[in-house]
Amino acid sequence: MVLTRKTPTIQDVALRAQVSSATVSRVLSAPERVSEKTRERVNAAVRDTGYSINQAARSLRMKTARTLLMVAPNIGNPFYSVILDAVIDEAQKRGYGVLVGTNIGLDPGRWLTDYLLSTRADGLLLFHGGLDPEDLHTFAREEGISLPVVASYDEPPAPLVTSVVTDNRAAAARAVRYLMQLGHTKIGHLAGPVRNNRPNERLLGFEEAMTAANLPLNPAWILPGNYDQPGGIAAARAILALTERPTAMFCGNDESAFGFIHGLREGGVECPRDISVIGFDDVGQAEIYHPTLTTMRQPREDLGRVATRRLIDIIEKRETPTDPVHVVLPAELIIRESTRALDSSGR
Amino acid sequence: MVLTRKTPTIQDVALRAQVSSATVSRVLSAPERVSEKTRERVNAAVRDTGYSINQAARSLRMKTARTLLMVAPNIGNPFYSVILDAVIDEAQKRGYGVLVGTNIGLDPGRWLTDYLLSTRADGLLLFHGGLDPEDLHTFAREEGISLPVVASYDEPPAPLVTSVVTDNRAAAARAVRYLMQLGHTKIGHLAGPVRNNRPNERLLGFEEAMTAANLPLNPAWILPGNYDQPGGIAAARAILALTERPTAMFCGNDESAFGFIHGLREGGVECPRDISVIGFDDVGQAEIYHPTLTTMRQPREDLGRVATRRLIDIIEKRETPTDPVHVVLPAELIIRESTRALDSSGR
DNA sequence: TTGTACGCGTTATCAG
DNA sequence: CTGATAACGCGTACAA
Repeated sequence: MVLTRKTPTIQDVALRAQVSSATVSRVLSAPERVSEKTRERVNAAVRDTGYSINQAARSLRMKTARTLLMVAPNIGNPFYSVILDAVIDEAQKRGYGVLVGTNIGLDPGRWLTDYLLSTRADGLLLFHGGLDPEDLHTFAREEGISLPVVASYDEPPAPLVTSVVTDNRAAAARAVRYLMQLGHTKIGHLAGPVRNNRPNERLLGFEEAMTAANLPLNPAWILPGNYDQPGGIAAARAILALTERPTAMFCGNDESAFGFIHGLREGGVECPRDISVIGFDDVGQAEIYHPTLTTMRQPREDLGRVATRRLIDIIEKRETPTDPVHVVLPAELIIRESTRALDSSGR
Repeated sequence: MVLTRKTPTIQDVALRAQVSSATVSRVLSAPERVSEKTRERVNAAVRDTGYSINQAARSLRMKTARTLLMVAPNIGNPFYSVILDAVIDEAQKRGYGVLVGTNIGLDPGRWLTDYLLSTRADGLLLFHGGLDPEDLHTFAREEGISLPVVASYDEPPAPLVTSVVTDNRAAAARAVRYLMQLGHTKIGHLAGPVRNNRPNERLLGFEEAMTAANLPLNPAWILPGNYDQPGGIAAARAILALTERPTAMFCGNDESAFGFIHGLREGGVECPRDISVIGFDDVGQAEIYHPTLTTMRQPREDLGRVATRRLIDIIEKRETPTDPVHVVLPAELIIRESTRALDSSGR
């Protein structure tokens, strides 16, 4: 741009208001420490000059960026995007910006360095199950640096890291029990990915509920998935190839459930007529899919908001990161069309 | 955190490598200007100290943040989240971070100030149709500041602003012509929102195609929408209340098409049996919805990548913002189940 | 090829 | 209540 004018600094404002730059700074950050008269003069000068604070200078001086880094495996998944929306909104309310990163599970040290240690972000919102927060913590400890982080995903929370999660295991068990209530005994599970070498919590909940009800776990009905549509379709094909099929399926999340139902339909098997399906998350599509999807609703917006608030509290030392808090939010069973009661004939 | 150690600076590295801080700086930004021997010594020192650059100091000095601001109306919409994914990836490749903002259409001046003028972001990726880029430009001009911005959405591109868009009007007309090819003449449209007082391009394309084919525009079949599911459901109810209904509907985007189909079904009207529906975007769900959705595919990932590249080019002065480029990407007709040919009886 | 020294725009400390 | 001044950590003339 041609007529680029030097953007006004705090000095320019000070000059115009006939005060020192220190006073301007005070008006901006602690107005009560300045007399009413000068305060007004300064504010007028701010308006006149069109002054706006230089974040870089401020960050350099304060050693804080007023920015959060959110990391999620795949923003393209509607599950995360709603969370991101909430995070942005909540962060903005407290004067923080939100930087977003994906696919950075490869070299944690490197991007952690790039963002957190470089005064680009003050804290980390970890929605990425592929990254072990404990590792991060040990890494940070070795480096001797502070690392405010809040984790939120479906693995069991690492004890050392503040976390905000839904009780995945309990919710999964609840989903399975609902299928049982409908009379199903031949129940399968489309599992999510295994991360950090820890068992998937929803799978554990599934097994727990089945065992508690003395129902057999048929290995052929427990299929690996990746929380995505293709995984659901593949699982459907596997089920279609079986001579003995489950009458109900608990899918690890909604995306995979949609894929699963679609895959079944391609093979002439209808949901819920032939197989009942229950999902997990309650994304927007669940309500208008055909059939509408029975699912365990995760309070996604709350997840995002609470995690953001806690992280900012940690950053601003309102909360001590050495004594991590683990917030558990409840999931809710949402009954729709994709599940039906087994009639007496066992069909 | 307790044992917080001072993070190493360029000085610490210099000390250890027995060179001056200037040399370290050079090794980092222009390695070829340093002799091989010292370069190696410095690199070793960087590793040893665990040094990482302080972005704040760098930004202050360079007057650049190496950060992009992406603004979209609603990240929760899967359409945008895929774009965001591409933007992040592309930006990262060129060493830029991505800050995300939403709901900031309220006071453009204010947040523009907060982000762009405060060295938080170097440029603006505008996916928000509710914001007029021309206004932004005039605002920036009045302020006498440079404002690198690339716009991308479904309104006609503002001449002064570099833009990357799909040819919405042509694509809309193509969609409508496809319905005609199937024998439909009673065609309705579920429109998107009107923004910046400019007519919606997809609506124009619809009207264009209808007029060109000498087909009547029935006002009762042209319904207002908002590119979302509830709008689609409401439109379906309106159509259901009619005695004479269209045999085909062109929906402004996929989200609203899903809602529309769902709403019809609730009223006992089936797609495509009773009404054919074509959408716009080709979001992930389109492929597994029931019925799978015929739609105009927008190259979302390309949209994000190209826009990002152009913006960075502008920022780095490889491209002049005073002579804006308008990139138009083609949309592709994806034929699936939600549209069917009208049989001879006219049903 | 390398070193010295200054300034980017803030905030915090210390006097007054 | 206000002003002078010293950092914060980096890049870059300019000099050697």
